[in-house]
Amino acid sequence: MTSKKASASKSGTGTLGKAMAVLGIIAASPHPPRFTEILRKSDQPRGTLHRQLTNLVEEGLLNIRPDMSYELGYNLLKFAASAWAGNEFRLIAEPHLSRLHELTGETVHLGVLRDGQVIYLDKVEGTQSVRMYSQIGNASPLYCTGVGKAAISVLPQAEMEKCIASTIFHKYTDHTLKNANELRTEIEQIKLSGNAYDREEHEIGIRCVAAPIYSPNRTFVAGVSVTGPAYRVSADTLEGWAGLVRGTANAIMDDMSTRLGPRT
Amino acid sequence: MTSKKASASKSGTGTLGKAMAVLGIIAASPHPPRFTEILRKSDQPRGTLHRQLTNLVEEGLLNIRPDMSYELGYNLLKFAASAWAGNEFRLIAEPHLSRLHELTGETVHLGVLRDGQVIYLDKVEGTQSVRMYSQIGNASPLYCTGVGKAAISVLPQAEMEKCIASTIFHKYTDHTLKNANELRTEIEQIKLSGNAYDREEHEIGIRCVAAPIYSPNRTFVAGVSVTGPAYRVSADTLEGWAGLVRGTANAIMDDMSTRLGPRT
DNA sequence: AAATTCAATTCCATTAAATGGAATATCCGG
DNA sequence: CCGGATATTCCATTTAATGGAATTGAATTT
Repeated sequence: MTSKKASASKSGTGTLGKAMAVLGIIAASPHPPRFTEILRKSDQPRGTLHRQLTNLVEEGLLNIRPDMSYELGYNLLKFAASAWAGNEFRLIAEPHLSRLHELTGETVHLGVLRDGQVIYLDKVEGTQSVRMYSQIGNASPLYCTGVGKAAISVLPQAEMEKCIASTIFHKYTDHTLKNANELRTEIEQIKLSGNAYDREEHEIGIRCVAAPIYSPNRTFVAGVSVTGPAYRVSADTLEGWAGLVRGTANAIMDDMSTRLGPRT
Repeated sequence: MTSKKASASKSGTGTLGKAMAVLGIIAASPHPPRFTEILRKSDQPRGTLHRQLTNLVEEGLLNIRPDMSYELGYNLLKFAASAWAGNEFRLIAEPHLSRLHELTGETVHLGVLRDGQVIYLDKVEGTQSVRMYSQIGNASPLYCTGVGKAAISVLPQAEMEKCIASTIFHKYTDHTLKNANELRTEIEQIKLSGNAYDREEHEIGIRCVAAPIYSPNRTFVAGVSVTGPAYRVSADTLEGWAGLVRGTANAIMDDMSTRLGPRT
């Protein structure tokens, strides 16, 4: 009985939850899946799934392509543009991120913790002709990103453990942390210094230093980071920026408490 | 009977539709609304709305802020990032947009028609440190944007009329088209030349030339444009680019028919 | 501090909508 | 034109959403 309830609360509860689960399946597919393919990955019966897909298409959350494959719909972009432009936390952080970028000359990221992942909220980078939007909205793992490790370090013990326990340690590079204990050790260091580092743990040649941002009650947890290519940014340079990044995080927290009210 | 069915299909049908309607209300609010405010704008009863909000928060489509106001949630960004990165039409168009940008030196936009609006899908611009996400996902009116007018010009007659009929002509600038007849006249010219222009109709100082993109059966309709500031881009320059923009649109359509199969 | 007001939340009998197994229609390659 | 796979529709059953009313909670005033 209890096990039944526990599994039920896991995901896909209610009509909306199931619809989101379907979106998730399609988002996770490497190519636009067709009906039968989605049916296989979902645990819904034919009739049900078909109607769900029809509804999602009707709402513009999915596009159905001429070959009957499904891809995420344009209304998601529409809502996301609104979400991004209107997000108060991001708006508060924005000037601080710009300042940090000016002082360091390297790329600055802002990310929030959500469902055991980092979701990048904003990015300020140099005048590179790289494609934009490369990062915003992207969900990345906690254990191999500066923002992720910074964020997790300020979580209440119980939640931190939950995050760590549910982590699967994919080895992105030779420097990627290998298991929960390595992560726990590193988090202790982050707690002491107030800074997290990514030492080419996610991508070879990319380094970063980050600092945590959080509400007093820790229900909201985020992070800010400066990222640069290893050839241009030495480990020492990175450490030199640590205080600056912490300062940016603190300034953002100050602004939050004054603008959103201190009882967060 | 028929009227009942017609009005029912309008909006907010089914559980999912109602949820989206709530998201829409919150997206449209100039500031994060609280429960009672949303209640007033929606036509749902208290209990119903409250549970809908709770569900949306649970799915990460809404955030609830410490002062009990609601803003759009981070999962929308997550899904949108996926939608953007995976969108095949955008991927096909991408190199063509870059090329058009290189040839003109001005900002290039790609937008699709959806629910009588243009939704911008991509943007290629010069090395400006302008904010990202400034345009992508944004929904703009048809009658005063190059992409919008280009798109509407290739719609089947019936749908075009539906779009025009439901348009309200807000006067953004002195050059904004004033009514349905002016729009109809202009569309006739676009059909002949294959190019649409925005002559400071949406924003003073901004000009643009666009061309339509469409599937053979016209169920998919989009547009590509080159936009620039009036002080740098004369009306003549713009006309000089018209063929180039049409060429880009045609090249994209060619790629579409080869990559997505010709029976679109 | 008690009283008043306004907003948010919970409850639960009723109602409406989602479900899902099976039948049917449609597409595609041979 | 046929056979096999895929997508779509149907409708009795089940499950989840509904919504009016009562409760809780928080802020404001007397």
